[in-house]
Amino acid sequence: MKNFTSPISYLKRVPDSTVRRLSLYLGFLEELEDSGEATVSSDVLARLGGTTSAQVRKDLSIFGSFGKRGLGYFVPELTTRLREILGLGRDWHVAIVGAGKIGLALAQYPGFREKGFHVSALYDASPAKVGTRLDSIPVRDVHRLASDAAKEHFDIGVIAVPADDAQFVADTMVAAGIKAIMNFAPAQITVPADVVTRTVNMGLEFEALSFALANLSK
Amino acid sequence: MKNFTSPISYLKRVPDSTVRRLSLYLGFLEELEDSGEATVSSDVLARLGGTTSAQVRKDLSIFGSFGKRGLGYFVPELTTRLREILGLGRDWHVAIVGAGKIGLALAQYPGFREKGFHVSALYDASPAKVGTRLDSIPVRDVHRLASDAAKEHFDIGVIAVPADDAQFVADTMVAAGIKAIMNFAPAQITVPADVVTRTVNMGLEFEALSFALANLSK
DNA sequence: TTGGGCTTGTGAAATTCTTCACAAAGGTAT
DNA sequence: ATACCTTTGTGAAGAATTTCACAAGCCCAA
Repeated sequence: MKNFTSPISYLKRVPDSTVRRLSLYLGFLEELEDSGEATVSSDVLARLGGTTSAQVRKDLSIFGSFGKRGLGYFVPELTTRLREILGLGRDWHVAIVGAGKIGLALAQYPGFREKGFHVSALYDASPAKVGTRLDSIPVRDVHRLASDAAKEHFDIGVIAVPADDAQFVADTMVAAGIKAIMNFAPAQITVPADVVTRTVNMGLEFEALSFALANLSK
Repeated sequence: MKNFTSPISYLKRVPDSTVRRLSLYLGFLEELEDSGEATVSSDVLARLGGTTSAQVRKDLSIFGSFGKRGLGYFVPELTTRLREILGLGRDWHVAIVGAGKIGLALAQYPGFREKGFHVSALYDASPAKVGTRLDSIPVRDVHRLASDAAKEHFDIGVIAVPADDAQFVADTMVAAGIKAIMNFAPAQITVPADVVTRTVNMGLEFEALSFALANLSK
């Protein structure tokens, strides 16, 4: 169940690149707020984010007009707006499957919780890990995921298992009613259309860097 | 038409999205090769990668024509070609700065080495970590990076430190002559134009997922 | 050797995303 | 109140990327 203070709806399709930039802008705005800046111009945000002021304004214009001509944007107001737009006005309950290095790193990363992503459960298939605890988060058997999900709601599932197990975990999450999956396994996963997924594949990133490096001089 | 052996040079600009897809295709080709498939069509690659056959053919056509009409692509040949294109025909020497969770996870990930990314050195600023070893890789003081780089060449630098230290580490890497940087810190870094960087920001990915989740029903 | 079934490679069209450029509007100083 | 400086919001133009659609090429069978 969603409980937004102000329900936002947009006419236009939102490019993924815009969402990523909004997320960046939000980071800068939080820094600016901490340092007591009252307003910020699209030009300053652009410089910080390595883009252009026109791009910043276009990005924001999809969602409304938040600035004052001649002045810029009020930092606290725009911060709030971006948090709303990105759905960060609330806590998300996250279930991580895979108590390996990535899973544990994520569960322990303080910035993750600060952003409202609350790791409520950690799952693994290995009997050696099941039953242990990590910072008060118990590691449970992955086969319990579906039954647990019936009792406590999970908004986001994180796949942090080897490639071969990724699709099985995805299927389990879908069966458990999870509608958003973050996949850290180096594998494509298939899910129904009403489930959103994002795959972060570090290998891919390194290969892209390799390509760039191999072609630097050309 | 076009038929070149190494060294490869292209007339067209290569979209980043194309590079990422080529990397994906390569993964599928390696699986197909293992399972003994002799040929593969653009349609099959498209299905595996969640794209269209026209997209697959366009992606490849930037670099040449590798297929046979009516037949498809020879799996071993295309695999080799993609490895060449992505610069994976050789080992890259990687220096990781930051012996925290991400740095260590990367240094220990077997798939990383298998792809030709050889972690030759690990650096950290913490006296408690400097001098320890990780799977035979010694953790050295980050201040030694520049002088080490003069002796042993590093192709890729990995930034795996907190956001506040990211720019300092980037500057150190640039001073050490490193031309490609993979940044895992949640911060923008600035480098000279002849240095390529990629930033992997997990927080950004989760916020994009949050946005998608918050807007699922709209 | 011919015909039929497949699949590539690629111009051209369509779509998506970014940049330009400027009217409109807010602020300040005089 | 006016002049001037600044910065937004946004149509329109431009650039980049994806999709369409089909001729050309390859294989196999008869």
